[in-house]
Amino acid sequence: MQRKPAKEYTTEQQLPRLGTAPYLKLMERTAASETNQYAAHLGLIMLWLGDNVLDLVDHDLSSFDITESKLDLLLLLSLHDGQELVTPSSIADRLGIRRSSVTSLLIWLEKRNWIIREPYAKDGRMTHVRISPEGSMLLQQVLPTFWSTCASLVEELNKEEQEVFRNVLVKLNKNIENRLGAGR
Amino acid sequence: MQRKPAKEYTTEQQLPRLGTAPYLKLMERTAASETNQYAAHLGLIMLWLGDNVLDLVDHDLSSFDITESKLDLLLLLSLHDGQELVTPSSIADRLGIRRSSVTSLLIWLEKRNWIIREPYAKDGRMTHVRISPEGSMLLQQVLPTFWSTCASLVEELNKEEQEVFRNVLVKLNKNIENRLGAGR
DNA sequence: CCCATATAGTTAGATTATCTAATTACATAC
DNA sequence: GTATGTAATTAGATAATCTAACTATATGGG
Repeated sequence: MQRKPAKEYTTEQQLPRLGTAPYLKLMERTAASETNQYAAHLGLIMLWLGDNVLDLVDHDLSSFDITESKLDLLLLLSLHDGQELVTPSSIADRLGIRRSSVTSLLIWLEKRNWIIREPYAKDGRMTHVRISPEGSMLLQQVLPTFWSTCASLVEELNKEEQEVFRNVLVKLNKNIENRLGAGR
Repeated sequence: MQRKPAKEYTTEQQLPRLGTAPYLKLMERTAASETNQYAAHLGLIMLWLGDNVLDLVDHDLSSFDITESKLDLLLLLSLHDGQELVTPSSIADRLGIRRSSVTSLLIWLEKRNWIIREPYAKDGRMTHVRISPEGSMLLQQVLPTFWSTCASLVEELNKEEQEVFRNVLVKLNKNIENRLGAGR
């Protein structure tokens, strides 16, 4: 997940950056006739940007030895703490992954004492999962950096651009959450 | 990478969707004073959207037994074909990953006959990597779906929204590519 | 001309994040 | 009270990355 690692040695000949032009040319030749190519271009940049955003956030979090996806889970636990019964199943449902994948995440987090798993008395099949005091402390340490990274992603936009951008983002994200059937 | 897998059985009690409100409340308590919280909110949604976009694209590509990142590499090879000497090193440099990671990708692609690796005569240490006819045929098959998926990401936006969104996206992506030191 | 060092690529072995299938334990309904 | 459903875990796989070590080739200075 680490972009731009230190060079193994010094550098070599590079490939020139192509930019978007050749992608668009290829699109003209290979897109179905009913595809809106202007929209596809936009979607392509969005895909690239999303990729870069994840890389940057994980890079900024790496000094805390946590990834964006694990931070996401800790946040989930923190925000539901004392509200609802959180179980591996409900986590899996929310994150759109398998229960067994959640088990792996929980084992990892529990090893670091950031969460607590305890049997749920009212139904012996279930496990109650919650964030631990140590986990909450970790959040206190990580979140200032996390929010600052989030802000840095869009800080070069002016107030007006941010306003328009926000409306578009919210709209797109709602739509895609519906398509995927999972969301926050 | 697969979101929303078929349920293992039928469903269980779900966690309520929180929306953004509790995240913003938490941000108020935990952001550094110099962080622009409006921007951070925007960045957070962008991060979520990026995550969802990658999931959706990989989902749409899964029937072709290829992931977005491998398709990206095939596209890279296709667009540079006959132009520049493409080697594992130059690919690694471009993708911002290690040479050894590139070797793994190339082995996987070569096994399927989608690329050709051959020794480079002018420098015996190098390997010339190029897309094979079979690889090009695969692209022909996959790309219509890929472009259509890209388009579907933003198709609900009206013409005007798309116009503004595009300018913002291009700006943000340029900036983040500079920060990461890699880009297309 | 040879050797030291740099570079290209691969291999070995690890980690993270996912999956499916099988297993264990508990709950419930007929 | 047995069959079936559900919750969680385990076992084993794959993908995408990493670092470290290794092999082979290239090159520049004595």
